[in-house]
Amino acid sequence: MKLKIKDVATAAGVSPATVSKVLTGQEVAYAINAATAERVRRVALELGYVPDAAARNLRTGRTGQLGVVLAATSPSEPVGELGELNAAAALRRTFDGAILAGLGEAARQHGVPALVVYPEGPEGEAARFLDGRIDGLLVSRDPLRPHQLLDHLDPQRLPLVALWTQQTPDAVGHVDADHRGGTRLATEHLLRLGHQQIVYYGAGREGPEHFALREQGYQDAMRAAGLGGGIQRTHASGRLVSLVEGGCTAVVAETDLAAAAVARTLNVAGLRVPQDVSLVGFDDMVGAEFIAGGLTTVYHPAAEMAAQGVVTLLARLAGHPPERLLVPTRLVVRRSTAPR
Amino acid sequence: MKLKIKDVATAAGVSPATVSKVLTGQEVAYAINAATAERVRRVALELGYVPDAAARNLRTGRTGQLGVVLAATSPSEPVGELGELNAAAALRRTFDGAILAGLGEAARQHGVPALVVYPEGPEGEAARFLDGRIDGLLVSRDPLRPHQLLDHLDPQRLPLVALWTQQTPDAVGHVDADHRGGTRLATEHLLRLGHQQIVYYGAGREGPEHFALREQGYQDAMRAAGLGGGIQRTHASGRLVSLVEGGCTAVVAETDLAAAAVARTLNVAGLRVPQDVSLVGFDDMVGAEFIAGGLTTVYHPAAEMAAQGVVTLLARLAGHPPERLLVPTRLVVRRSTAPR
DNA sequence: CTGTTAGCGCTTTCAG
DNA sequence: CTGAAAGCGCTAACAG
Repeated sequence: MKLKIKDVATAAGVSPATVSKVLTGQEVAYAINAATAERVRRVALELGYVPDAAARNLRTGRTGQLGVVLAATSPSEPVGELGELNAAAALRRTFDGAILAGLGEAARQHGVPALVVYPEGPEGEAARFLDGRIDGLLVSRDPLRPHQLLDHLDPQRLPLVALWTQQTPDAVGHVDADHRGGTRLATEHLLRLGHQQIVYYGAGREGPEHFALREQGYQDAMRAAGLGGGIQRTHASGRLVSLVEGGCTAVVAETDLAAAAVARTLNVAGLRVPQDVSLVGFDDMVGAEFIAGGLTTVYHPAAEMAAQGVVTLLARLAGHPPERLLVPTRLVVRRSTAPR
Repeated sequence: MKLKIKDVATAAGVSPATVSKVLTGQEVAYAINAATAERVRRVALELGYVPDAAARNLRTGRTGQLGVVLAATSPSEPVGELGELNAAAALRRTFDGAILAGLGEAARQHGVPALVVYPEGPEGEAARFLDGRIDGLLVSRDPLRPHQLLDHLDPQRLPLVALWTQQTPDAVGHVDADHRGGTRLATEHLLRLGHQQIVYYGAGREGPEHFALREQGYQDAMRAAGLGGGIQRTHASGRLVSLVEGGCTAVVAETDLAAAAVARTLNVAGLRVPQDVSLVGFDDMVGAEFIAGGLTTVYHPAAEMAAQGVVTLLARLAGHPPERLLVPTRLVVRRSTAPR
């Protein structure tokens, strides 16, 4: 049967309490005798003793586990529908994968036993199920649609850190990628290449939080270059083509997927990337290498962001005030941009 | 403070034992009085009582949680290196994301409270940390490299189901995509289009398990079509070009990434897809739409596979014998294949 | 420095 | 059909 702390105690000739003290390795007022501690550790290792998590959790009131709520990917949004361009859902899974990779790795490095993952579901459900299972929660919201999970959780009872958003209540920290800085980088790159008439392709302010930020980054760069008057945005292919015919030589797209659409539109209109138009995307999604012969884009640091999320949450658990962090992006230059 | 079962009991005018019986909703020899049960449920809901997971786990010896070990994505393999084609790591994360999405959704549907995720680490580490935290474990191995985690776990003590492999010990069930059937579908599609000289591009039998299976599927289709003598494989670009010049009109690539490499090679040699050569990939990765103008490929059902993994593991927990399942793939026809 | 004791919150016999 | 009592395995006070 499974070993109990008492078995180890007997084998080592000490009391269960001593074993506990040695194994938890905590700071005690009066330390444990080094020889005793060593003996206990050796015996525990030899016997292969592993403390029972449930008992420990019950006693201490903590679990040493962190929770993550991932944005739901509903089954009604299949990935890779026959012949159809619906990479958006797949893309979200890519980010989920990167986020999990980042979270998991960081958790391990920081000695957190495990991550409890819960897919977003009916409001409050996650809160109820996770209650008592975790010490703190990371909420990875889907930037493409709002959700109210944060409203259903009490940050006083359960320390919270939100990922992938910059809009959180005071008691909730957050970690997001620096979307605004990213498009700024992209636009500056085009400016450096001599482009002046640069159009932003995207939903912009009318879109979700991140898209609004991305457009602002473009505007920041344009204004800083004294081209504030030339700020243009469209999400209509027809308009884009006429803008290019009217002298625009570069496009900043709000996502790689949008960039792919732009590339296709330009191609149909007989315009070549990058000879006629330079094109920059955002996300550096899997497959960006294949868009427009190799898309220059902004790397979205999902894994890094997630790792920061763990750090931030652990700091929160240690009593530090909520932090608000932006993880820097970086430009990935490929072949879709060229000097004017 | 947090509510205890006793508080509910007092409020409902019954004993804690009764509350427990009602709330766990188990089959008891003599049922609970319907009115009492109803009253207890109502009170519990009104008060917002949630049973303490740790206490319950300790008492029952089960946790209601399933674990998942994900293949490690080491930090030394950054995604999206500057300008470099290293989509492989990113691709794995895509699959991780799909797997998590599938697992999470299935777990929720089956009423499993949560998934505990642990990244693959030093041997035995996962086993030690997960001990006592979960009722069963899904091991998602990285098909690209062997690992010994399965050897460090005792399927008798912890029910195990492996994902993404078809080679597991007797006591361990597994769920994998039908790689062999997938390339068979792809090859049959080319045969139907009139192609006869079809070459397989990949590492094949010399590669990992899945790649060997994929090549076999190609061979199956060729043999079934009476073209067993024309079976050809290469992983060398130069050789591929000369094969095409020698009359080969179609290529089955072992992955979408490989297909992208093929497309590039053919392009450089002045050959067009699909006019000169038809090309089929495997995985339907994010971005496959952009390879060779829209890659015809085999959809890799990662999410479906993961969902099956949960079902299989739950069956295992219910006492059923280990299952071995293959989840069917399906062909996604785009624009990289054409009649001969 | 080490051992004894009590009890975390729940479920489950076993009596009533 | 319901309640009383015991105890899951561990840790934290408090004695020694």
